[in-house]
Amino acid sequence: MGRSGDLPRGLVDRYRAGPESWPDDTGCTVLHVDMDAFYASVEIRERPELADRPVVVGGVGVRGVVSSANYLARGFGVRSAMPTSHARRLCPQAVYLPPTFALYQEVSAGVQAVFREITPLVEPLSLDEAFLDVAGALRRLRRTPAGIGAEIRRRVLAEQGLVCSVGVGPTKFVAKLASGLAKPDGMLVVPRGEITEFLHPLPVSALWGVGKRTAERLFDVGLERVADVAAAPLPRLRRMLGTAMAEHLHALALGHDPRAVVADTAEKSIGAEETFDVDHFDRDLVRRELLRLAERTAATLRERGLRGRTVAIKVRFADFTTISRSKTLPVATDVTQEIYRTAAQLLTEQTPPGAIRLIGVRVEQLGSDGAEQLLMDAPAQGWREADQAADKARTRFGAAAIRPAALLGERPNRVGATEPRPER
DNA sequence: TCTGGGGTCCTCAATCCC
DNA sequence: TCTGGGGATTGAGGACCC
Repeated sequence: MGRSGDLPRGLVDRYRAGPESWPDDTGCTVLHVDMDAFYASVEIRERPELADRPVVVGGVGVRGVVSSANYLARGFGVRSAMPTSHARRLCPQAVYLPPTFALYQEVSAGVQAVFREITPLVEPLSLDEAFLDVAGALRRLRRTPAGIGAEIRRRVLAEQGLVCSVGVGPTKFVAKLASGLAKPDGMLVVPRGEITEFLHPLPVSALWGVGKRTAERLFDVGLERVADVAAAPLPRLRRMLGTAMAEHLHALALGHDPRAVVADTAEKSIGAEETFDVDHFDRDLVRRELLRLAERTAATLRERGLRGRTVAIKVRFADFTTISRSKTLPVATDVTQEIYRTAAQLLTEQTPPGAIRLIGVRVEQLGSDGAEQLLMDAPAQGWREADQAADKARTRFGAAAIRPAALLGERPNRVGATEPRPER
């Protein structure tokens, strides 16, 4: 929590929906649905004997962090993004589990299927949350937006055995804040006419786009609440934060948020990165890891029928300073060798020496793989056919079936958890 | 306390081209 | 031929989100 957590309790209760009654929801056609402690809840659903124990899901390696904690674990002060080592000190009796993403993806698909039976206008933000625009569904379902929200909560519990919270509001920003304040296991409805009353007492950190740094800068000049940002002159905010950020925050603080719910947004980049258990000076070892990451990234691109023109690497050194280097290719690619070659060149030629903690590869400027086939030069086409054969073998015989010769040796130690995490 | 991984968006500077 | 301005593109870095 923290972002909106210090709103006075009475103010939140004013907007809370009861089982059969709620505030005026006329025109509140945006719903934000957020699963409660998603990863931990899914693990407990699979193993009911864990139901009355603190459960923490996250990286279990020496540099792992917490991805998700159930409310029992949160009672001991465990929070997501906290190093697992810290969580273990706060709550040694908890059950610590590494994440099982394939399972979460499967459950997430089931939950989203429920949403899509309500409306086709579903915009997933991550595995555990989504916006729904229910304007077109009201008449068909003969319900008001909050009625639909209550129905979604009932169905997700009945069909998936999971608890979610719902925010109902006239805009995305308000709906998102409302679901956060509704947790756990609740629903909040913010009437169209009460947007600013709802927003203005909140701390500036509640504004979408204000993290630690920006909150500090706003605090330093006496802007502590959303109301302060709303009242601040726009030119002053522009000088402080830059044009785009200033206008965005000022609009949100005034309750303006014209962003529509958009289904099917295209991905802009795909990548993979890994933190070593210990820092490495050995560039050959780092290059081998780079090959593994290039392989993973290229496989994801091919799986999704995408290619990208820009290859970028990210290097985090032992002191946590992080640099990125990138190169744009003449023709978009999804070929492992080409991505690796470019990434390795960036590492060799443009990265200063030092102990490396994390290495990552990312491919940007994505497009579908249809058009460029003919433009590809012959060697790339050969590698591409080899990749496709390897993809097929992996599908039949498992991920370890095929790997580049350079990767047949031992793997460097790496941190346990890998992927996105919900609930923050 | 000591900080993962996968992303998006913005800013600023350099460069290229018209 | 020289020069300047403006737009597009590229690259680096930072902040933020879940």
